Amino acid sequence: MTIAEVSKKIGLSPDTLRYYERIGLIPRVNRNGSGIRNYTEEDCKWIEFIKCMRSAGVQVEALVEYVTLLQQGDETIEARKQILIEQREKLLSRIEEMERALERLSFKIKEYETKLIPAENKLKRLAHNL
Amino acid sequence: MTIAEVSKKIGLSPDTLRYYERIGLIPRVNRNGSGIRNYTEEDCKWIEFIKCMRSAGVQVEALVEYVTLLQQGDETIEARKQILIEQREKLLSRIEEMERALERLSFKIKEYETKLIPAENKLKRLAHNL
DNA sequence: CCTTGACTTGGAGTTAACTCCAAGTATCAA
DNA sequence: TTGATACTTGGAGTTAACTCCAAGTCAAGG
Repeated sequence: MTIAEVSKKIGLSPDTLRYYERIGLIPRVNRNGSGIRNYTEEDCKWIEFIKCMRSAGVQVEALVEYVTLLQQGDETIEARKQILIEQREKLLSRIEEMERALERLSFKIKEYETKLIPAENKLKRLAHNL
Repeated sequence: MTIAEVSKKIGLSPDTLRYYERIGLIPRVNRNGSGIRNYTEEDCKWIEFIKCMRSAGVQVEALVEYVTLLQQGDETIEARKQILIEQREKLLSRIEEMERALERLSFKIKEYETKLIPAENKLKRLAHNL
């Protein structure tokens, strides 16, 4: 598969795909005789996983570390697992944070719906400062 | 309350508090005779709300827009409500995205736990490229 | 009176993660 | 053969959201 095909299939720009490879987030992709990338199914699956992680906010750095360990063989299994566990923790607490915000948003929206004008309307007294 | 007190109480740096005020995320805080900020309880409540939204990833831009409308009075109530609803949608879909990632992470971790070495170990064949 | 320390402002610098660009090469249709 | 198109690389530019800094002011302690 060419970079354009992978880009379309997965939904990451060619620039992003090349960038990911440069920084080691994607293991080096094989090239044909004239240096053009030829992605395998395996590459695609990995890229798709990376996309999923990135869109959830997992940091590039953590993923690069994981790939690096992956390429060092079986002695790194435990370290890799730890990375995954750590990232899961981070995701979980991030989701909790978002759910707290969600609740507050919903509460405010409800205030607006009941025409009970919300508390921060008191801030209006500050309007003359603008 | 001084900026140092608010900073400590809420957990945002004085620099961030000044920055938020500069860009209009916090309505202008009153100053004493010598130009030093004197935060009210109201200010604090608002800042705390902003912190909650920001830590959930709500964009500064949307919050600034909300504050701006707030200071324009009651004709903007509907517009403000729409902003809140839009942000709630965004948060929801973001949470869903993260939960998908969470599931994949958990699945991978389980693979590691059962010593069923994970699929991407096939990527190891690329290790010689490094 | 002088220094210390907390504050003020406007503006420059930083970080993560892209995103774009220039210069060069290869392939392919006309 | 000659563009046009798609790719290559390394490096520069962009964006959001801070974070830091320099230069200045002011109140309080010694």
